[in-house]
Amino acid sequence: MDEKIDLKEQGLTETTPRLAVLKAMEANKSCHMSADDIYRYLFEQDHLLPMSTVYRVLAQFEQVGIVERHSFDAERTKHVYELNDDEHHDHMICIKCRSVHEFVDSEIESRQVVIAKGLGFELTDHSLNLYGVCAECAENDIHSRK
Amino acid sequence: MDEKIDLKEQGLTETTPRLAVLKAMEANKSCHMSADDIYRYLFEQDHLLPMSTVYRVLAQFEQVGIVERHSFDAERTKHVYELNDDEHHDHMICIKCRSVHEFVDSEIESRQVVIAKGLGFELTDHSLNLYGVCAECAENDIHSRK
DNA sequence: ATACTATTGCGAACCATTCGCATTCTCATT
DNA sequence: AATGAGAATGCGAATGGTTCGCAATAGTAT
Repeated sequence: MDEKIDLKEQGLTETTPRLAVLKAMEANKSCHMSADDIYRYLFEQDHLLPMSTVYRVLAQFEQVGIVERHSFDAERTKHVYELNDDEHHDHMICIKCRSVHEFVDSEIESRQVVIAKGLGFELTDHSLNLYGVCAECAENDIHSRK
Repeated sequence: MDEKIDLKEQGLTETTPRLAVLKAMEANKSCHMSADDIYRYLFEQDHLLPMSTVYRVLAQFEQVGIVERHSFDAERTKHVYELNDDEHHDHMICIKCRSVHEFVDSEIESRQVVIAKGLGFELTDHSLNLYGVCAECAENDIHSRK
């Protein structure tokens, strides 16, 4: 269980929109939410914020490191956000249900450094996304067949 | 040296726009070009095509597998295209000059399969992008300092 | 050459995201 | 608790990359 995130500690004043977005993301910790997901969630909770504010707050959160932004989808150009848990991890995305699983692999991590060095680069960042069909979707798929 | 790409073999009729885009990409084989790069290149060569046609042709090429589309940049949401050389590879992108280097690492490749399996996924695809500062930019950086 | 279909060119539409600006909050200070 | 100054919001309009609709045109088989 993580400690609560304190906006003030991050140098952000505590405002209704910021707290609302934070709550939305904490309530959906396991999900990687798009701005739109957050917008709709808040709407359902009767905490409707304008879309532009959702984006603005997310940008602020990203800047101070509260959230991380990803773009998983090559097709849809839509970003998703996740609360930053301070431990780096990579993502495995189900191409059917869009669910996202996180993982870390030290072997791959260290190999990347070696590769970068070999190419004469100083590695600053990386993103590794695996795409596939999750167990559940594979299961459903079988059952929906004749 | 690769064999020339034959549009007809791919089931595409040979039209002026398609040949132009193909030539543009072949002339810049080492680059990962955006639609806009191609547009501008063709403009300079006096083979100007409307932007929409560039996109359309690229989409057609992608469908038949002549090109691959990537989105490297988390920030700018701009896609880049490369001629498909049939060998899978990953990318190392310089965050200063945006140059792209390709690499393959069998160790990482095989590790990915293991990881996916461990998560109960059937791996269908992946993208690994390393970001860093290339040797040249690091060099320039030193020299531009006092 | 002719006709039939596939493709193009053009501009308008689209979508996620960002911006400008007047209004409204927060918070430190009285 | 009231005040004032700066920060943050709400609104709608703008942006930028990309796609679409449709009439005009080019490619291909006859």
